[in-house]
Amino acid sequence: MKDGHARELMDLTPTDALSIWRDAITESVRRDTPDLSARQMAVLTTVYLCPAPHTVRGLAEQLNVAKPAVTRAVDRLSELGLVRRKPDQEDRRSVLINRTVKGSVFLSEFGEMIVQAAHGTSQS
Amino acid sequence: MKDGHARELMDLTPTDALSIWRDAITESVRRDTPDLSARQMAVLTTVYLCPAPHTVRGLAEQLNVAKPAVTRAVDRLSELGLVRRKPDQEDRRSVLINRTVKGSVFLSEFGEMIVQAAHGTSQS
DNA sequence: TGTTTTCGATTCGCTTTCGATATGATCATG
DNA sequence: CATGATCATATCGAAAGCGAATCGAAAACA
Repeated sequence: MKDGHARELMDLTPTDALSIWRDAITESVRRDTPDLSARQMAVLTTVYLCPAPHTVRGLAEQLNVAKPAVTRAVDRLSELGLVRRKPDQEDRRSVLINRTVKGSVFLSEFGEMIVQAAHGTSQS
Repeated sequence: MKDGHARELMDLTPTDALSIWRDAITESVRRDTPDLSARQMAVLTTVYLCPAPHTVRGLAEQLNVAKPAVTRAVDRLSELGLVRRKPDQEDRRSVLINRTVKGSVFLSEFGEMIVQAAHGTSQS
C-alpha cells in the first residue's frame, strides 16, 4: 500500500485476492511441489482443517463430487504421504482419512507461501 | 474476529491463510468448475495478471516447468475457452497467449470466492 | 545467401486419470 | 439369518498427462 496505512483483511478486493492467489500458486509450481488438482487440494485441506473423522463418503458429500473421485484423490495423496488411510474399527466398511507429519509440513509451508504472497501484494 | 477489531492483512497467519484457501478452493470444487491443476491455474492467472505478451517459452521459464507442460496447459485452457492462442504477427514463430471474456469472468468469480472466504474466516 | 539458432507445436510410448458402473465386504433391519 | 442398504474400491474403455525427441517455420547471424 502506498499510503502506509494497514490494509484490512475485510477490504480485500477480488483483484487483490487473485493476485495473492497467483503469487502463492506460482511459487508453489516453481518449487516443483506436487502438481495437485483443485479437488486434491480441497480434500487435503479439508482433512487438515475440518474436524475428524473424515471418510470417503463424507468428503464426497462435502465437496459435491463422486466417491470414486475422492478415492482417487486419497490414492494420490497417500502415495505422496500427505494423508494416511486407517480402517475404522467401529464400522469396518469405512476407512478414515488421517493426517500425517509430512502433510502437516506440506500445508504449513503452503500457508507460509500464501502469507508471503499477501505481504508482497499489500505491502506498505 | 471476536473482539471486533479489524484484522489487518499483514497480520494474516499461515493457519488463517490456509483456512481461506480451503474455503475458496472447496467452494470452487463444489460449484463443479473445471478441475484445474496447480500448473494450469498458475498459467491462467499469470496470463491475466502479468503484463502481456505471454509466450509458451516465457511462461515455461517463469513457472520453471517444461515447455510441453505449458503447451498442454494452454491446450486445456483453450478448450475451456479461458485463454486463446494468437499468432504473433511480428515474430510468426511465436504464439501469444491472450485473455478471453470467458476467462475474465472465470477469474473474476474466482477472486470473489476468495474474498468471500476471507470474510468468512476473519469476520468480526 | 547459407548456416545456425530459436521458436512453438507435434509426435512417440507409456503412464495416469477420468466418469460410470460393478463388486465385495459389512452393517442394519425385519 | 436373510435381505437390502451402505461402505470403499475394482474395473472398464476413453481421455489426458508425462518427458524426450523431433518437426517445420522463421529469425538471426555470418
